[in-house]
Amino acid sequence: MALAKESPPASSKNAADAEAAYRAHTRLWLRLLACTSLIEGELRRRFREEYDFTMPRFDVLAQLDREPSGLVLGELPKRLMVSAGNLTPIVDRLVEDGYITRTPSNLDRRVQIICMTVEGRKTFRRMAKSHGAWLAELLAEFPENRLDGLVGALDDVKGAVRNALQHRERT
Amino acid sequence: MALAKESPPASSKNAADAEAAYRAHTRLWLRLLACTSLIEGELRRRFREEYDFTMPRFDVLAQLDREPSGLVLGELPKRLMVSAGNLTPIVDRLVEDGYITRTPSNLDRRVQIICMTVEGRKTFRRMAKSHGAWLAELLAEFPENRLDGLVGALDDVKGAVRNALQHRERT
DNA sequence: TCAAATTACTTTACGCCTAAACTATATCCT
DNA sequence: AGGATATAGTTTAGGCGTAAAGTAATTTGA
Repeated sequence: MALAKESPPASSKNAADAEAAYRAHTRLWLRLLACTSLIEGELRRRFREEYDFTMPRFDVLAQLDREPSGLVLGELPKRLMVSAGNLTPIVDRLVEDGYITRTPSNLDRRVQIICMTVEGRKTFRRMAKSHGAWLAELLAEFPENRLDGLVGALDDVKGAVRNALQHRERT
Repeated sequence: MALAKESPPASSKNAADAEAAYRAHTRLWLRLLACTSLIEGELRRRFREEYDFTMPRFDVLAQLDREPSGLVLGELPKRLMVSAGNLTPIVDRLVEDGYITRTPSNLDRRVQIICMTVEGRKTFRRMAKSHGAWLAELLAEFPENRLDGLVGALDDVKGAVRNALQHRERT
């Protein structure tokens, strides 16, 4: 918290400079938010209309798709960056609907292994294909040769934020 | 929906090309989502811890800050890109807490004008300053001279998606 | 003029999300 | 061994988000 306020540059226009920097960073944040919510809203709508599904449910299946032997439940909150409590009812419903199974581990009865069913995998693959096509359609107008550059910049943003958070955590 | 599937390029490797394009677009989407949720989570945490406030409430005040004469309630869903029903309880609570006022219009009794109170404005300004500083802190490691380029790219993404949505709407 | 359509907003039902408290199991340590 | 601590997961309370149905005021138009 103290960082931004208490390490002013040598310039004499500290306040103005800080204001300008704030505005630039805020602008970036607003653009990020606008792009994400625009795309997210449309993906949400299509998942609902075409598959009667939600994105969080899809995200869980996506994590399981590459783990044929299943996944420890505790891995999901980390990978999906959501809270553990949030996942309980989502996983519950995926089990009810027959897309995944949930089995207690024999070695540690606190731990549960979740695993995609054959039916779940089939459904997921179908949705994943649509998901890719929807994104390609929505982003079609953005020149393909700029995609990698943008992804790289976003990776750098992500790294910068992560570092800032870690730094803060150690304090 | 048909677009991505039924307008293949002249190349002979249609399926593979499409898959590769899907992956590139999906990668961009995942990065966008990661950056946004990383920053959003941290901003949410700080709003709660330092001001016992939430981002949606802050967003409403931000819209009102530049409208000294108040705003028609119906403008908010458009500007904030959220549903009208969602705003009702948020506005209710901001009124209860004394940050804004809500007055029925004399000309059209369906319409309500909302307006920030003096107290609301004071609180908002304080929070807005922190908000800017938080973002500057989180993004500090990202080189400033790349900010504008990234913002420009995101503007192009936004425009591309908007066009794709309009295009779809007319269909 | 007055019934039909439109507009502004609210309500309802339901899912996602968090933080914080809780349960059950496992591990650590004396 | 057996109490303190840690870990895996669930539950609870409460805010945000949507879609769809409902209410009240206004406008349209035959």
